[in-house]
Amino acid sequence: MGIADDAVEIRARGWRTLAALHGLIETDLERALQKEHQLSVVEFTVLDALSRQDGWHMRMQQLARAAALSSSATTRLVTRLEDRGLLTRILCADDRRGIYTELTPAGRTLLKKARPTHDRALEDALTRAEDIPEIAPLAAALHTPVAV
Amino acid sequence: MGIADDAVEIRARGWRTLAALHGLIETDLERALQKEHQLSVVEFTVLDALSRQDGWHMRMQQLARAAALSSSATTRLVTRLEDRGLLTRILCADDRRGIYTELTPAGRTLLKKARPTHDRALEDALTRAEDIPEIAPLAAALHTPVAV
DNA sequence: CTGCAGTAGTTGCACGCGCAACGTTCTAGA
DNA sequence: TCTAGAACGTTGCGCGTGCAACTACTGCAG
Repeated sequence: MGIADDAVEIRARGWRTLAALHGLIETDLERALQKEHQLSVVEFTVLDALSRQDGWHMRMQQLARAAALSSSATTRLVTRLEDRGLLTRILCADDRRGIYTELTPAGRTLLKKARPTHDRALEDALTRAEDIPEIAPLAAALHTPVAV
Repeated sequence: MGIADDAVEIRARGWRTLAALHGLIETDLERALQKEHQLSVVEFTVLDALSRQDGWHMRMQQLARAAALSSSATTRLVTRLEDRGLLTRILCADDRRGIYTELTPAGRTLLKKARPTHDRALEDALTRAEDIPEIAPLAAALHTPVAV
């Protein structure tokens, strides 16, 4: 039974490492993006996801999955960004239940300005993480991924 | 400049992968622990961290770091668990600013019952994650870590 | 064409979170 | 000794989140 127990313990340890690194990075990104562009991490994630679908719209559900959010949270998030003029809702004609979202020029502009902030903060966070023994290996793997 | 840009993009992709996997696992754990033991993931994390310090107390700050939480959130989390009788606050004599926390027998019992739920949910989540192309490699790495 | 299960998105609600301000206690310098 | 500054934990506050219930629409079975 030792082997099975080991596997369980290895997974648990891996999960703790993952969670720790995630928390560290998210906190840093949050502070940097909030301070310089009044954006939260999820907000940036959504804008970024939309920009990477360039030319194509995204439905609320896809957005929800991309941001790892519930649909209700997604609704309010989109509303928030729409109120700031960063994206627009577009009713889709063929399926009148569905709603597309699309970046506005203002959204594109803000994203363009925010991306350097994001990248720098990410870099810094990873560097910082490499000084913490328990999460250093994973952080290093993110810097130069072996398989992605 | 292509090389630097690549590095940035690789990091960003790695972070998205990490965040996606983290979200997936956390959601699953949350549901399982909540349903079967009325515990949130952070609550479990705290109990688990305390149990792994067996025999030793933990200060609020250490707890905060272990759970990737702010100190205010930690205060309320500990209060919540204390009200449920799962742990106790202990004033420490040598530094009267500090407060130790310790598992109660009830806390130990609950943790013992909750751990299998946690481990099973984690296993399931990882298995599920291996079917999602973009996060499969990382999920597989957690199953059998190369370097941890 | 009618009814009904399933899907998309929105809203009410309770709750946990981070930030900032605060009281208390320790520590170091004059 | 006394005082300024830092560290620890707590509390007020606003806000974003998930869940459950709801409306609107689709598509399939009869």
